[in-house]
Amino acid sequence: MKEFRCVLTNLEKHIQLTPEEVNLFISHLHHAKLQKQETLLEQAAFCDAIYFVNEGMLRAFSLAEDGKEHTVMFATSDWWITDMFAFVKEQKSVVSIEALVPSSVLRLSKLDYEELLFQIPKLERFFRILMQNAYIREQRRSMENLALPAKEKYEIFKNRYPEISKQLNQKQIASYLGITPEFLSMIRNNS
Amino acid sequence: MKEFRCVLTNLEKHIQLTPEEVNLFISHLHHAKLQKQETLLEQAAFCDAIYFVNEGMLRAFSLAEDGKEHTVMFATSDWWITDMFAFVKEQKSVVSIEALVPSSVLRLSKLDYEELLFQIPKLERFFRILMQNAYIREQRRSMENLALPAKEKYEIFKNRYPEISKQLNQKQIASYLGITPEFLSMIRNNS
DNA sequence: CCTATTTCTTAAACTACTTTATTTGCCATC
DNA sequence: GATGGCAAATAAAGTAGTTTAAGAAATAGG
Repeated sequence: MKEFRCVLTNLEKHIQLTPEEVNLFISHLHHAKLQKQETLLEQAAFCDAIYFVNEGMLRAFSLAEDGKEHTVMFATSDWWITDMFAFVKEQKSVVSIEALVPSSVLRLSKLDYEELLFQIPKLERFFRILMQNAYIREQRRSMENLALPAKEKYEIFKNRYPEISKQLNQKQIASYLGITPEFLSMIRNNS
Repeated sequence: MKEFRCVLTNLEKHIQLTPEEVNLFISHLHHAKLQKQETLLEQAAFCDAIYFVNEGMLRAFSLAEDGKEHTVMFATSDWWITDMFAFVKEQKSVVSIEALVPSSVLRLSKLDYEELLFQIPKLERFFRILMQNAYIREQRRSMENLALPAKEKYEIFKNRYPEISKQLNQKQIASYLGITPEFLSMIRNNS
């Protein structure tokens, strides 16, 4: 039961479930542990689940043809992560998701997800709010990418995700900001 | 009734409403016409509504301190538009929304939006899917911003929104791609 | 504790894109 | 048919960020 406490608190931020609904919900979750560097989802594979992070830290990134990695998102405890495009449209994933540190996640398959939405309509509200917040975050990121120079993007990132940024190395941060690790090094040492 | 046909078709893409629900829903919508260049939402004002575009074309953009405009999104017939951050969090808007051509929109106030979600729980599903698609779009845009040079971003934009891009001038497209109009001119004339 | 491997730093040459300025074309209107 | 005003084109000079390469520092593994 202990491994579900965190996800239930997460749900309770937005909706109230009855004890029966709670049981139904968690009966569809499958616990998985990941070692450092282990891959949860492989780029170009079908993505048939969404994951809740209990513990640890994950990174979603796409590997381009030129060999460059672009980090789409990081997820730490209490975050949901998947390749939303692939999950929703049942397409091949455009990202890989890997554990940056030993991690523990709860897996909710697409089938179970849809069944749960059907059986517990309140979950529509929950995921509506989740998607809404994700949209707001991504839109802000797009805007900042267009409007701001690298140094400011870096400062914002550090302030917005202090605990995450402390655990990341330079290459990982650079791949999120869209700059080279060399240039990030310059930014860091010039200020 | 004619002005509601388009939004009802939009709803029907994802949910089925009863005739009573349809009446309730449209009773909360307020029709508004906009002239070319007219502003629907002013940056730094509170944003207390979401808009469905019946006809025309709108643009959401933020004006930075250095005088530069950054276009967040365009919306044409059959799209929903607002400053989602300001709408959801009840904050001051970070964008202005203006009509690029004479336009007609349906306004749904935040209060009515929340009341409708309460009275017609099926709408949670509708907006969940709307937010989900918006999230997917923005995430893809973020990734492309990081990974691709200006020329490719331009080609993708033209292909993804052919009818929109044809109606825009160079400055408007450039402000969406995050480049200067001069550089876009170069891209266009070098190929 | 030593070595191997990865991560970070630094710097010089390079490129994509910006800035500034001038010119050209394009309609709208009197 | 001239005139004003805005959108687009062009080009030269400047800048933010990349590339490449080499060395220093940190970390991990045996």
